[in-house]
Amino acid sequence: MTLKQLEAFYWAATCRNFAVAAQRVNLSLSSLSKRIAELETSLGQTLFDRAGHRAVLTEAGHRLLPQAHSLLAAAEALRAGMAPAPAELRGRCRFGVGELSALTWLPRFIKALGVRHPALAVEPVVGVGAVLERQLAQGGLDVAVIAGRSSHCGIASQPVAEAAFVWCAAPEVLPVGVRLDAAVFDRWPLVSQPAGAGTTRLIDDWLRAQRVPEVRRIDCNAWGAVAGMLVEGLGVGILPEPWARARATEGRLVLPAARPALAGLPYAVHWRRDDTRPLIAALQAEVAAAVDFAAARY
Amino acid sequence: MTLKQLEAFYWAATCRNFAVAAQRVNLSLSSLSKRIAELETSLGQTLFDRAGHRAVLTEAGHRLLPQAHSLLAAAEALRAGMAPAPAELRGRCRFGVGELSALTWLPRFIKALGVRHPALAVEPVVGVGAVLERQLAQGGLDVAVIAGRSSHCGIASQPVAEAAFVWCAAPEVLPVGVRLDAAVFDRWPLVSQPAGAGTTRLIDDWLRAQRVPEVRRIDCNAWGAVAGMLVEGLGVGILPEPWARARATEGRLVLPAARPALAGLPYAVHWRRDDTRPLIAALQAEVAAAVDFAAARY
DNA sequence: CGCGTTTACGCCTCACGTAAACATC
DNA sequence: GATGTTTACGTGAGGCGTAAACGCG
Repeated sequence: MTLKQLEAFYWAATCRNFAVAAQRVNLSLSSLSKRIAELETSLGQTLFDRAGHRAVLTEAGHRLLPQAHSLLAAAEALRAGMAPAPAELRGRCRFGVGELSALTWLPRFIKALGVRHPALAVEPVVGVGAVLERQLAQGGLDVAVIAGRSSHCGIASQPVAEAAFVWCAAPEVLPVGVRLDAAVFDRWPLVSQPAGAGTTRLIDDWLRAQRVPEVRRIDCNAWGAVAGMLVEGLGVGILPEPWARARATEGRLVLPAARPALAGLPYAVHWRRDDTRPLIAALQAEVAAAVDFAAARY
Repeated sequence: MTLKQLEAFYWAATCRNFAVAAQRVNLSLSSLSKRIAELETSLGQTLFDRAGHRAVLTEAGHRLLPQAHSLLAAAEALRAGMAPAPAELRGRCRFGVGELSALTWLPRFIKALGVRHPALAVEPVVGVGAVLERQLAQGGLDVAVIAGRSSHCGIASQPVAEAAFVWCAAPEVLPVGVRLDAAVFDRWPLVSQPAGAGTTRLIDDWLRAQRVPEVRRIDCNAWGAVAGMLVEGLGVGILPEPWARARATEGRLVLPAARPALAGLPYAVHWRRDDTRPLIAALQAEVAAAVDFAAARY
C-alpha cells in the first residue's frame, strides 16, 4: 500500500469517472486503473464493482474512502509543515471562471501565475457558474472563481471580490432621465445571461423586488454580444459598471436610475472541500490578490 | 515522499544506528541511507546531522519524528482495518527470551510459529533480561519475553505467565529437614544467575526479607550449569520448580522449607510502544498462548 | 456505436544489494 | 583500526504511457 495508490483510489472514487481522476493525479487512465488494482490486491479487498457500465464503490471501498482521505490529508499536512518555503506548484490545474473574469483579470493573473510557477500548467475553463460548479464537484476542475457561494456542501468557497453592474440601454430605448420600472419591460425585452449565470440571479432578484411579473428575454452567453445588443437598442440589460460608464460617456448607452440599485455580485474562489493539495491553498491566496473586475477589458 | 521513506526515517531515528534500523525494515544499510536521503530532498530539509561519528537528528528531524509516527500508525490501522483476515506474518523477527524460556516453551513455540507463518524468519536471541530490554529499546529486538515489567517508559509489556522457583541444594549441603535461613549462607555460597536476570531480583528480594546481609555468590548464566553445581553440592540456589522436584525424587537435591516461600516470577511480553507493526500484536497473542514454564526441559 | 475500464506490451526509471570508499572516534 | 554512513555500480522489478481489446448501455 502506498500513498500514491490511496490518492489514485480517492480521486477515482470521488470524481465523475476514472478518466477525470487520472487527469487530477497526473496519470494516464491505464496507470490509474492499475494503481487501484494494486491497492486492491495489497488490501486483499475489491474496492470497485466493475460489473456495470461504470465502476462503483463496493462496501469495502466505502469503508476505505474516509480513512484514505484522512491519511492523505495527514500526509499533506506533514509535507506542508516540513516544507522550508512555499513550494513551487507543478502539474495541471484546471481553472474555472465566468466570462466576465475571462475578460478582465484572468489574462493578467495567468501571466503572473506562469512567472511564479513555471511548472504549473494552468488550463482556464470559461463557463457559466452553475456548470463550473458541477464540474468542480465531479473533479473536472480544480478551482473555480464564480459568483455567489456554493449550495453544494462538498464545495468550500472563500469570497474574493465584488463585481458592480448597472442597468443600461441605448438612448432610443430609454431616453435620458427615464426611470427604470416594470413598465419598461412591457415594451422592451431583457438582454441577459443564460440560466445558471451569477448575473441572472442578480437580475431575477431585482425583478422580483420590483414585482415585474414576466419578461421577454434575449439570453446570450457572451458579454461582448450582450453589450453589442444593448448598444444596438435591442432591449434593456445590465453590464459591468466600468464598461457601461465608458459607453455612456460616448453617448451610446444610457444608465437609468433604478431603485433599488443593483446589488454587488460577490465572487468567491470555490474548491472541493476534500481537496487537500497545496495547490488549492496557494491558488486561493493568489486569486484573492488578483481578482479585479475593474481591470482592462479585452 | 512515500510511506516507506517515512518508515525508514522513523526507525533510523529511533534505533541504535542505521544498521539496526535497516534490519528492522528489511532493507540493506545502503538502501536505508538512500531512502532517508530521498526523504530529505523530497521535504527539502536535512533530517540527520552526519557531521559526527553517528547520524543525529536535526531540529527538522525532531519535528518530523512524531508526525511520521502518527502517519505510519494511521496507515497501519487502515491496513489492519481493511484486511479481510489476519494476515500471514512475514519478514524477520528478532525474538528475545531468557534462558529458562529457551529451555522450556520456546522450541515448541518456534515450531508452531513456523507452521502458522512460514514466511516469518524468527531469530531467537537468548540473553539476560536487562540486556534484552536494552536491545529492545534500541531496535535490536522486535519483542522479548522477560521477567517483570519494564521500567523504561518506551517499552510496553503484557504479562503472560508466572514461573515458579524453589530453593534447593544437595543433601550433603542441606540435610533433609533443615530449614533455610540466614545461617546457611554463612557456610554455603549462593549459586545464582548474573546481575540483570529476573531470578536475581527474585532472590535478592527474598534475602532482603530474611535480612541476610552479605552472601558469597557463584553466578552463572546457564541454568544447566547452575543445576549441575547445585547437584554437586557447591552451594544453595534456586531452580525452576519442576526441575528441582524431578531431582528431589531422585534424592539428588533437597528442597528445604523456606519462609516466606519464593514468590512466583511473572514474565511478560515486551515490545516498543511505538512499534505499530501488525507483527507485534499478533506475536503478543501467540506468545501468551504458548508460554509454559512447566514444559519439557531440553 | 459510444462510453468506460482493463489488458498487452515496450520503455525506462528507480529501488535494491554488493562492495568499496569515506569519515569520525 | 573499529564503527558508522555514504558513494559507485550493475541488476531487476515495476511504474509509466500508447494502443488495442473488452463489456455494458
